[in-house]
Amino acid sequence: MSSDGAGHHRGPGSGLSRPTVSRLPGYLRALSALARAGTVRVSSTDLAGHTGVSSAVLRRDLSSLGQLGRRGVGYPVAALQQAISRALGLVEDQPVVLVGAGHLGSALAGYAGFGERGMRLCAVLDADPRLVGERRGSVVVRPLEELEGSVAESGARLAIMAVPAGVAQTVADRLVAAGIRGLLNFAPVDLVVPRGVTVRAVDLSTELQILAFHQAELRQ
Amino acid sequence: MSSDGAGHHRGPGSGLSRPTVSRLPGYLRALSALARAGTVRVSSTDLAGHTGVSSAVLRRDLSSLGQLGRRGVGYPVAALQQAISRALGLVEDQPVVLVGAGHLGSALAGYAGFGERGMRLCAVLDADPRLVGERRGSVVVRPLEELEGSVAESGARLAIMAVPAGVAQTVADRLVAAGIRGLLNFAPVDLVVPRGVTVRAVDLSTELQILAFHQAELRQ
DNA sequence: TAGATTGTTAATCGATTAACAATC
DNA sequence: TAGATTGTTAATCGATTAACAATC
Repeated sequence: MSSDGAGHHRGPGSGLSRPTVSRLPGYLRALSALARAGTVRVSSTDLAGHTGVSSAVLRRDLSSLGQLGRRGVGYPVAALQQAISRALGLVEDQPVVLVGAGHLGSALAGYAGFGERGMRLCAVLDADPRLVGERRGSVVVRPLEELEGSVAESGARLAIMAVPAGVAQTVADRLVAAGIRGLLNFAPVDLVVPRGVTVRAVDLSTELQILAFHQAELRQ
Repeated sequence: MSSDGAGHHRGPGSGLSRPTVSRLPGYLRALSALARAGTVRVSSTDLAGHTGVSSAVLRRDLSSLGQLGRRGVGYPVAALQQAISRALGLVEDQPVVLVGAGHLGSALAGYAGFGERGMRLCAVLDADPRLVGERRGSVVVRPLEELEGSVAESGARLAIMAVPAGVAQTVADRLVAAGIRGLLNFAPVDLVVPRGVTVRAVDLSTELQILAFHQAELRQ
Protein backbone atom coordinates (compact mmCIF):
# COMPACT_ATOMS: atom_id res chain seq x y z
CA MET A 1 0.00 0.00 0.00
CA SER A 2 1.06 3.54 -0.61
CA SER A 3 -0.53 5.76 1.97
CA ASP A 4 -0.13 9.47 1.86
CA GLY A 5 0.31 10.86 5.32
CA ALA A 6 0.14 14.53 4.44
CA GLY A 7 -1.09 16.42 1.44
CA HIS A 8 -4.83 15.97 1.55
CA HIS A 9 -5.15 18.99 -0.70
CA ARG A 10 -3.26 20.35 -3.66
CA GLY A 11 -0.16 22.34 -3.02
CA PRO A 12 -0.65 26.04 -3.51
CA GLY A 13 2.03 26.79 -6.06
CA SER A 14 2.05 23.49 -7.89
CA GLY A 15 -1.39 22.90 -9.36
CA LEU A 16 -0.65 19.20 -9.78
CA SER A 17 -3.28 16.70 -8.70
CA ARG A 18 -2.26 13.71 -6.63
CA PRO A 19 -2.93 11.19 -9.43
CA THR A 20 -0.84 13.32 -11.78
CA VAL A 21 2.10 13.37 -9.37
CA SER A 22 1.92 9.62 -8.93
CA ARG A 23 2.10 9.12 -12.70
CA LEU A 24 4.98 11.50 -13.41
CA PRO A 25 7.73 9.11 -12.24
CA GLY A 26 6.45 6.53 -14.70
CA TYR A 27 6.70 9.00 -17.55
CA LEU A 28 10.21 9.86 -16.45
CA ARG A 29 11.22 6.22 -16.53
CA ALA A 30 9.80 5.70 -20.01
CA LEU A 31 11.51 8.88 -21.21
CA SER A 32 14.86 7.68 -19.87
CA ALA A 33 14.52 4.53 -21.93
CA LEU A 34 13.61 6.53 -25.03
CA ALA A 35 16.54 8.90 -24.50
CA ARG A 36 18.93 5.96 -24.14
CA ALA A 37 17.62 4.63 -27.42
CA GLY A 38 18.37 7.96 -29.07
CA THR A 39 14.78 9.09 -29.55
CA VAL A 40 14.47 12.88 -29.53
CA ARG A 41 10.74 13.35 -30.09
CA VAL A 42 7.69 11.40 -28.94
CA SER A 43 3.93 11.69 -29.38
CA SER A 44 1.43 11.37 -26.56
CA THR A 45 0.14 8.15 -28.10
CA ASP A 46 3.62 6.60 -28.17
CA LEU A 47 4.59 7.63 -24.66
CA ALA A 48 1.23 6.54 -23.30
CA GLY A 49 1.78 3.14 -24.86
CA HIS A 50 5.00 2.77 -22.89
CA THR A 51 3.44 3.68 -19.57
CA GLY A 52 0.03 2.06 -19.52
CA VAL A 53 -2.08 5.22 -19.42
CA SER A 54 -4.36 6.66 -22.10
CA SER A 55 -3.04 9.39 -24.38
CA ALA A 56 -5.74 11.72 -23.05
CA VAL A 57 -4.52 11.29 -19.47
CA LEU A 58 -0.95 11.80 -20.58
CA ARG A 59 -1.66 15.03 -22.44
CA ARG A 60 -3.72 16.33 -19.55
CA ASP A 61 -0.94 15.53 -17.08
CA LEU A 62 1.76 17.14 -19.20
CA SER A 63 -0.29 20.21 -19.97
CA SER A 64 -0.53 20.88 -16.24
CA LEU A 65 3.25 21.35 -16.28
CA GLY A 66 3.08 23.97 -19.02
CA GLN A 67 3.03 24.00 -22.80
CA LEU A 68 5.69 21.40 -23.44
CA GLY A 69 4.67 19.95 -26.78
CA ARG A 70 4.07 21.28 -30.27
CA ARG A 71 0.84 20.56 -32.08
CA GLY A 72 1.29 18.39 -35.08
CA VAL A 73 4.77 17.43 -33.91
CA GLY A 74 4.87 15.94 -30.42
CA TYR A 75 7.05 16.37 -27.32
CA PRO A 76 10.83 16.81 -27.22
CA VAL A 77 12.18 13.99 -25.04
CA ALA A 78 14.98 15.88 -23.30
CA ALA A 79 12.90 18.95 -22.48
CA LEU A 80 10.14 16.74 -21.15
CA GLN A 81 12.56 14.94 -18.84
CA GLN A 82 13.78 18.25 -17.48
CA ALA A 83 10.29 19.66 -17.01
CA ILE A 84 9.06 16.59 -15.13
CA SER A 85 12.18 16.44 -12.97
CA ARG A 86 11.76 20.08 -12.08
CA ALA A 87 8.07 19.58 -11.27
CA LEU A 88 8.98 16.73 -8.92
CA GLY A 89 11.55 18.87 -7.15
CA LEU A 90 14.51 16.92 -8.50
CA VAL A 91 16.47 19.85 -9.89
CA GLU A 92 19.52 19.06 -7.83
CA ASP A 93 20.70 15.91 -6.09
CA GLN A 94 18.48 15.05 -3.16
CA PRO A 95 20.44 13.49 -0.31
CA VAL A 96 18.68 10.46 1.15
CA VAL A 97 19.41 8.63 4.41
CA LEU A 98 18.75 4.90 4.71
CA VAL A 99 18.16 3.24 8.07
CA GLY A 100 18.63 -0.54 8.10
CA ALA A 101 21.42 -2.49 6.41
CA GLY A 102 19.86 -5.95 6.46
CA HIS A 103 18.79 -7.80 3.33
CA LEU A 104 16.18 -5.22 2.40
CA GLY A 105 18.39 -2.24 3.19
CA SER A 106 21.22 -3.79 1.18
CA ALA A 107 18.96 -4.30 -1.80
CA LEU A 108 17.76 -0.71 -1.62
CA ALA A 109 21.29 0.67 -1.22
CA GLY A 110 22.43 -1.26 -4.26
CA TYR A 111 19.62 0.00 -6.40
CA ALA A 112 21.18 1.47 -9.51
CA GLY A 113 18.34 3.80 -10.52
CA PHE A 114 19.17 5.86 -7.46
CA GLY A 115 21.61 8.38 -8.84
CA GLU A 116 20.04 8.39 -12.28
CA ARG A 117 16.95 10.11 -10.97
CA GLY A 118 18.18 12.98 -8.88
CA MET A 119 18.76 11.07 -5.66
CA ARG A 120 21.97 10.46 -3.77
CA LEU A 121 22.38 7.93 -0.97
CA CYS A 122 24.37 9.84 1.64
CA ALA A 123 24.31 7.54 4.66
CA VAL A 124 23.34 4.03 5.76
CA LEU A 125 22.79 3.33 9.45
CA ASP A 126 22.26 0.12 11.42
CA ALA A 127 21.93 -0.90 15.05
CA ASP A 128 23.85 -4.14 14.54
CA PRO A 129 27.56 -3.55 15.30
CA ARG A 130 28.52 -6.48 13.04
CA LEU A 131 27.20 -4.56 10.01
CA VAL A 132 28.87 -1.26 10.93
CA GLY A 133 31.83 -0.62 8.67
CA GLU A 134 30.58 -2.76 5.79
CA ARG A 135 29.96 -1.24 2.37
CA ARG A 136 26.40 -0.72 1.14
CA GLY A 137 26.14 0.84 -2.28
CA SER A 138 28.61 3.69 -2.31
CA VAL A 139 28.76 4.30 1.44
CA VAL A 140 29.89 2.61 4.64
CA VAL A 141 27.40 1.53 7.31
CA ARG A 142 27.46 3.72 10.40
CA PRO A 143 26.09 2.96 13.90
CA LEU A 144 22.51 3.98 14.60
CA GLU A 145 23.72 6.46 17.21
CA GLU A 146 25.00 8.64 14.38
CA LEU A 147 21.51 9.04 12.90
CA GLU A 148 21.05 12.64 14.01
CA GLY A 149 24.56 13.57 12.94
CA SER A 150 24.14 11.96 9.53
CA VAL A 151 20.95 13.86 8.83
CA ALA A 152 22.45 17.13 10.01
CA GLU A 153 25.70 16.95 8.06
CA SER A 154 24.03 15.85 4.81
CA GLY A 155 21.05 18.18 5.09
CA ALA A 156 18.83 15.27 4.02
CA ARG A 157 15.09 15.80 4.01
CA LEU A 158 14.19 12.31 2.80
CA ALA A 159 14.77 8.97 4.53
CA ILE A 160 14.13 5.31 3.82
CA MET A 161 13.32 2.95 6.67
CA ALA A 162 14.15 -0.74 6.26
CA VAL A 163 14.00 -1.68 9.93
CA PRO A 164 12.05 -4.25 11.99
CA ALA A 165 8.45 -3.32 12.79
CA GLY A 166 9.21 -3.15 16.50
CA VAL A 167 11.58 -0.21 16.24
CA ALA A 168 10.02 1.59 13.28
CA GLN A 169 8.09 4.23 15.23
CA THR A 170 11.11 5.07 17.40
CA VAL A 171 13.36 5.44 14.36
CA ALA A 172 10.73 7.57 12.63
CA ASP A 173 10.50 9.86 15.65
CA ARG A 174 14.26 10.36 15.68
CA LEU A 175 14.40 11.01 11.93
CA VAL A 176 11.63 13.59 12.11
CA ALA A 177 13.24 15.28 15.10
CA ALA A 178 16.49 15.43 13.15
CA GLY A 179 14.82 17.28 10.28
CA ILE A 180 13.52 14.59 7.89
CA ARG A 181 10.33 15.67 6.08
CA GLY A 182 9.60 12.66 3.88
CA LEU A 183 9.69 9.00 4.97
CA LEU A 184 9.57 5.89 2.82
CA ASN A 185 8.61 3.10 5.20
CA PHE A 186 9.06 -0.59 4.44
CA ALA A 187 8.09 -1.81 7.92
CA PRO A 188 4.54 -3.17 8.24
CA VAL A 189 3.48 -0.49 10.72
CA ASP A 190 1.32 2.61 10.40
CA LEU A 191 3.66 5.38 11.46
CA VAL A 192 2.40 8.39 13.37
CA VAL A 193 4.12 11.60 12.30
CA PRO A 194 3.48 15.32 12.83
CA ARG A 195 1.71 17.40 10.22
CA GLY A 196 4.10 18.55 7.54
CA VAL A 197 5.83 15.18 7.32
CA THR A 198 4.86 12.86 4.49
CA VAL A 199 4.93 9.10 4.86
CA ARG A 200 4.73 6.62 2.04
CA ALA A 201 4.44 2.98 2.98
CA VAL A 202 5.41 -0.10 1.00
CA ASP A 203 4.15 -3.31 2.53
CA LEU A 204 4.55 -6.72 0.96
CA SER A 205 1.46 -8.32 2.41
CA THR A 206 -0.71 -5.35 1.50
CA GLU A 207 0.39 -5.62 -2.11
CA LEU A 208 -0.12 -9.37 -2.16
CA GLN A 209 -3.58 -9.07 -0.67
CA ILE A 210 -4.68 -6.58 -3.31
CA LEU A 211 -3.30 -8.92 -5.92
CA ALA A 212 -5.14 -11.85 -4.37
CA PHE A 213 -8.38 -9.92 -4.62
CA HIS A 214 -7.99 -9.29 -8.34
CA GLN A 215 -7.02 -12.86 -8.96
CA ALA A 216 -9.97 -14.22 -6.97
CA GLU A 217 -12.30 -11.85 -8.78
CA LEU A 218 -11.25 -13.20 -12.16
CA ARG A 219 -11.98 -16.78 -11.11
CA GLN A 220 -15.65 -16.12 -10.50
CA MET B 1 4.15 3.23 -7.50
CA SER B 2 1.39 0.70 -7.54
CA SER B 3 0.04 0.37 -11.02
CA ASP B 4 -2.91 -1.78 -11.74
CA GLY B 5 -2.55 -3.66 -14.97
CA ALA B 6 -6.02 -5.11 -15.17
CA GLY B 7 -9.29 -4.34 -13.46
CA HIS B 8 -10.32 -1.07 -15.01
CA HIS B 9 -13.87 -1.76 -13.88
CA ARG B 10 -15.47 -3.23 -10.81
CA GLY B 11 -15.71 -6.96 -10.61
CA PRO B 12 -19.18 -8.24 -11.23
CA GLY B 13 -19.79 -10.23 -8.07
CA SER B 14 -17.77 -8.13 -5.67
CA GLY B 15 -19.17 -4.62 -5.64
CA LEU B 16 -15.97 -3.32 -4.07
CA SER B 17 -14.46 -0.14 -5.46
CA ARG B 18 -10.74 -0.03 -6.16
CA PRO B 19 -10.01 2.47 -3.37
CA THR B 20 -11.92 0.24 -0.96
CA VAL B 21 -9.91 -2.83 -1.92
CA SER B 22 -6.66 -0.94 -1.46
CA ARG B 23 -7.68 0.08 2.06
CA LEU B 24 -8.87 -3.32 3.27
CA PRO B 25 -5.36 -4.72 3.91
CA GLY B 26 -4.68 -1.76 6.20
CA TYR B 27 -7.78 -2.50 8.22
CA LEU B 28 -6.73 -6.13 8.44
CA ARG B 29 -3.34 -5.15 9.80
CA ALA B 30 -4.83 -2.86 12.43
CA LEU B 31 -7.33 -5.56 13.41
CA SER B 32 -4.52 -8.09 13.85
CA ALA B 33 -2.83 -5.74 16.29
CA LEU B 34 -6.10 -5.22 18.18
CA ALA B 35 -6.76 -8.97 18.31
CA ARG B 36 -3.25 -9.59 19.66
CA ALA B 37 -3.95 -7.02 22.37
CA GLY B 38 -7.10 -8.91 23.33
CA THR B 39 -9.60 -6.35 22.02
CA VAL B 40 -12.88 -7.97 20.97
CA ARG B 41 -14.89 -4.95 19.85
CA VAL B 42 -13.96 -1.73 18.08
CA SER B 43 -15.81 1.38 16.89
CA SER B 44 -15.37 2.92 13.47
CA THR B 45 -13.78 5.97 15.09
CA ASP B 46 -11.19 3.86 16.93
CA LEU B 47 -10.28 1.68 13.99
CA ALA B 48 -10.10 4.68 11.67
CA GLY B 49 -7.67 6.30 14.09
CA HIS B 50 -5.35 3.29 13.75
CA THR B 51 -5.39 3.33 9.96
CA GLY B 52 -5.29 6.98 8.96
CA VAL B 53 -8.68 7.15 7.25
CA SER B 54 -11.81 8.99 8.36
CA SER B 55 -14.49 7.11 10.23
CA ALA B 56 -16.93 7.88 7.41
CA VAL B 57 -14.69 6.19 4.84
CA LEU B 58 -14.20 3.24 7.13
CA ARG B 59 -17.92 2.70 7.70
CA ARG B 60 -18.62 3.06 4.02
CA ASP B 61 -15.93 0.53 3.13
CA LEU B 62 -17.10 -1.99 5.72
CA SER B 63 -20.75 -1.61 4.82
CA SER B 64 -19.90 -2.65 1.27
CA LEU B 65 -18.89 -6.05 2.72
CA GLY B 66 -22.25 -6.51 4.45
CA GLN B 67 -23.79 -5.56 7.77
CA LEU B 68 -20.86 -6.35 10.01
CA GLY B 69 -21.37 -3.96 12.92
CA ARG B 70 -24.11 -3.28 15.43
CA ARG B 71 -25.46 0.22 15.89
CA GLY B 72 -24.69 1.66 19.27
CA VAL B 73 -22.09 -1.07 19.84
CA GLY B 74 -19.41 -1.25 17.16
CA TYR B 75 -17.72 -4.03 15.20
CA PRO B 76 -16.61 -7.45 16.52
CA VAL B 77 -12.86 -7.70 15.81
CA ALA B 78 -12.69 -11.40 14.97
CA ALA B 79 -15.72 -11.39 12.65
CA LEU B 80 -14.38 -8.32 10.90
CA GLN B 81 -11.03 -10.00 10.26
CA GLN B 82 -12.81 -13.00 8.76
CA ALA B 83 -15.11 -10.90 6.59
CA ILE B 84 -12.25 -8.81 5.18
CA SER B 85 -10.09 -11.86 4.56
CA ARG B 86 -12.93 -13.52 2.72
CA ALA B 87 -13.60 -10.41 0.66
CA LEU B 88 -9.93 -10.33 -0.37
CA GLY B 89 -10.03 -13.96 -1.40
CA LEU B 90 -7.82 -15.15 1.45
CA VAL B 91 -10.08 -17.88 2.73
CA GLU B 92 -7.46 -20.54 2.29
CA ASP B 93 -3.68 -20.42 2.04
CA GLN B 94 -2.61 -18.85 -1.23
CA PRO B 95 0.58 -20.43 -2.57
CA VAL B 96 3.05 -17.80 -3.81
CA VAL B 97 6.15 -18.30 -5.96
CA LEU B 98 9.14 -15.99 -5.56
CA VAL B 99 11.66 -15.48 -8.37
CA GLY B 100 14.98 -13.99 -7.28
CA ALA B 101 16.99 -14.95 -4.19
CA GLY B 102 19.30 -11.95 -4.00
CA HIS B 103 19.17 -9.37 -1.24
CA LEU B 104 15.66 -8.25 -2.09
CA GLY B 105 14.34 -11.76 -2.62
CA SER B 106 15.89 -12.86 0.66
CA ALA B 107 14.26 -9.99 2.50
CA LEU B 108 10.89 -10.82 0.98
CA ALA B 109 11.23 -14.54 1.71
CA GLY B 110 12.05 -13.79 5.33
CA TYR B 111 9.07 -11.56 5.77
CA ALA B 112 7.17 -12.83 8.81
CA GLY B 113 3.76 -11.37 7.98
CA PHE B 114 3.58 -13.82 5.10
CA GLY B 115 1.85 -16.78 6.67
CA GLU B 116 -0.13 -14.62 9.08
CA ARG B 117 -2.20 -13.23 6.27
CA GLY B 118 -3.30 -16.20 4.22
CA MET B 119 -0.19 -16.50 2.06
CA ARG B 120 2.29 -19.35 1.84
CA LEU B 121 5.68 -19.12 0.15
CA CYS B 122 5.88 -22.36 -1.82
CA ALA B 123 9.02 -21.91 -3.94
CA VAL B 124 12.02 -19.64 -4.43
CA LEU B 125 13.89 -19.71 -7.74
CA ASP B 126 17.15 -18.15 -8.90
CA ALA B 127 19.32 -18.25 -12.00
CA ASP B 128 22.56 -18.12 -9.99
CA PRO B 129 23.79 -21.70 -9.32
CA ARG B 130 25.67 -20.49 -6.23
CA LEU B 131 22.36 -19.62 -4.54
CA VAL B 132 20.60 -22.85 -5.49
CA GLY B 133 20.27 -25.10 -2.46
CA GLU B 134 20.44 -22.31 0.10
CA ARG B 135 17.57 -21.72 2.51
CA ARG B 136 15.29 -18.70 2.03
CA GLY B 137 12.52 -18.42 4.55
CA SER B 138 11.04 -21.89 4.89
CA VAL B 139 12.11 -23.23 1.50
CA VAL B 140 15.25 -24.11 -0.47
CA VAL B 141 16.27 -22.14 -3.56
CA ARG B 142 15.71 -24.03 -6.82
CA PRO B 143 17.23 -23.37 -10.25
CA LEU B 144 15.31 -21.06 -12.57
CA GLU B 145 14.76 -23.94 -14.98
CA GLU B 146 12.29 -25.39 -12.50
CA LEU B 147 10.04 -22.32 -12.70
CA GLU B 148 7.31 -24.00 -14.74
CA GLY B 149 7.44 -27.13 -12.60
CA SER B 150 7.25 -25.14 -9.38
CA VAL B 151 4.16 -23.26 -10.51
CA ALA B 152 2.48 -26.41 -11.75
CA GLU B 153 3.09 -28.55 -8.68
CA SER B 154 2.06 -25.83 -6.22
CA GLY B 155 -0.90 -24.58 -8.22
CA ALA B 156 0.26 -21.02 -7.46
CA ARG B 157 -1.63 -18.15 -9.08
CA LEU B 158 0.46 -15.38 -7.53
CA ALA B 159 4.17 -14.65 -8.01
CA ILE B 160 6.69 -12.12 -6.74
CA MET B 161 9.51 -10.96 -9.03
CA ALA B 162 12.72 -9.71 -7.42
CA VAL B 163 14.93 -10.01 -10.48
CA PRO B 164 17.15 -7.61 -12.46
CA ALA B 165 15.34 -5.27 -14.84
CA GLY B 166 16.98 -6.90 -17.87
CA VAL B 167 15.32 -10.27 -17.40
CA ALA B 168 12.04 -9.12 -15.85
CA GLN B 169 9.92 -9.32 -18.98
CA THR B 170 11.23 -12.78 -19.88
CA VAL B 171 10.55 -14.09 -16.39
CA ALA B 172 7.07 -12.53 -16.45
CA ASP B 173 6.30 -14.23 -19.76
CA ARG B 174 7.32 -17.60 -18.39
CA LEU B 175 5.32 -17.14 -15.19
CA VAL B 176 2.19 -16.16 -17.10
CA ALA B 177 2.61 -19.08 -19.49
CA ALA B 178 2.92 -21.37 -16.48
CA GLY B 179 -0.42 -20.20 -15.08
CA ILE B 180 0.36 -17.20 -12.85
CA ARG B 181 -2.47 -14.63 -12.81
CA GLY B 182 -1.13 -11.99 -10.42
CA LEU B 183 2.40 -10.52 -10.46
CA LEU B 184 4.07 -8.36 -7.84
CA ASN B 185 7.00 -6.77 -9.66
CA PHE B 186 9.94 -5.12 -7.91
CA ALA B 187 11.99 -4.53 -11.07
CA PRO B 188 11.90 -0.97 -12.45
CA VAL B 189 10.27 -2.02 -15.72
CA ASP B 190 6.74 -1.68 -17.06
CA LEU B 191 5.74 -5.26 -17.73
CA VAL B 192 3.53 -6.18 -20.65
CA VAL B 193 1.07 -8.95 -19.80
CA PRO B 194 -2.04 -10.38 -21.43
CA ARG B 195 -5.51 -9.33 -20.34
CA GLY B 196 -6.63 -11.22 -17.28
CA VAL B 197 -3.26 -10.96 -15.59
CA THR B 198 -2.84 -8.30 -12.90
CA VAL B 199 0.48 -6.57 -12.29
CA ARG B 200 1.34 -4.49 -9.29
CA ALA B 201 4.65 -2.68 -9.35
CA VAL B 202 6.78 -1.48 -6.46
CA ASP B 203 9.58 0.81 -7.55
CA LEU B 204 11.95 2.53 -5.16
CA SER B 205 12.71 5.56 -7.28
CA THR B 206 9.04 6.12 -8.09
CA GLU B 207 8.23 6.22 -4.40
CA LEU B 208 11.14 8.50 -3.66
CA GLN B 209 10.17 10.88 -6.43
CA ILE B 210 6.62 11.21 -5.15
CA LEU B 211 8.06 11.85 -1.71
CA ALA B 212 10.42 14.46 -3.12
CA PHE B 213 7.50 16.27 -4.67
CA HIS B 214 5.62 16.55 -1.39
CA GLN B 215 8.72 17.65 0.42
CA ALA B 216 9.54 20.29 -2.20
CA GLU B 217 5.96 21.50 -2.12
CA LEU B 218 6.14 22.11 1.62
CA ARG B 219 9.26 24.25 1.25
CA GLN B 220 7.58 26.82 -0.95
C1' DT C 1 -35.11 5.78 28.56
C1' DA C 2 -30.69 7.95 27.21
C1' DG C 3 -26.44 7.57 25.03
C1' DA C 4 -23.76 5.61 21.49
C1' DT C 5 -22.74 4.13 16.99
C1' DT C 6 -23.82 2.08 12.65
C1' DG C 7 -25.52 2.15 7.75
C1' DT C 8 -27.09 5.16 4.29
C1' DT C 9 -28.46 9.28 2.10
C1' DA C 10 -27.71 13.54 -0.50
C1' DA C 11 -24.35 16.99 -1.76
C1' DT C 12 -19.79 18.08 -2.95
C1' DC C 13 -15.75 17.37 -4.95
C1' DG C 14 -12.39 15.69 -8.18
C1' DA C 15 -10.73 12.72 -11.98
C1' DT C 16 -11.38 10.65 -16.40
C1' DT C 17 -13.02 10.45 -20.92
C1' DA C 18 -14.06 11.73 -25.58
C1' DA C 19 -14.13 15.04 -28.80
C1' DC C 20 -12.37 18.88 -31.31
C1' DA C 21 -10.61 23.48 -32.28
C1' DA C 22 -6.09 25.37 -32.51
C1' DT C 23 -1.76 24.90 -34.42
C1' DC C 24 2.40 23.03 -36.30
C1' DT D 1 -2.50 22.85 -48.51
C1' DA D 2 -3.10 18.38 -46.06
C1' DG D 3 -2.02 15.56 -42.35
C1' DA D 4 -0.78 15.13 -37.66
C1' DT D 5 -0.97 16.11 -32.92
C1' DT D 6 -1.40 19.07 -29.03
C1' DG D 7 -4.03 21.64 -25.38
C1' DT D 8 -8.55 22.28 -23.69
C1' DT D 9 -13.36 21.93 -23.33
C1' DA D 10 -17.71 19.83 -21.76
C1' DA D 11 -19.84 15.63 -20.17
C1' DT D 12 -19.50 11.57 -17.55
C1' DC D 13 -18.20 9.02 -13.96
C1' DG D 14 -16.84 7.83 -9.36
C1' DA D 15 -15.24 8.83 -4.62
C1' DT D 16 -15.50 11.47 -0.46
C1' DT D 17 -17.75 14.06 2.89
C1' DA D 18 -21.08 15.45 6.29
C1' DA D 19 -25.16 14.66 8.31
C1' DC D 20 -28.70 11.90 10.30
C1' DA D 21 -32.26 8.39 10.76
C1' DA D 22 -32.25 3.74 12.33
C1' DT D 23 -31.00 0.82 15.87
C1' DC D 24 -28.61 -1.28 19.66
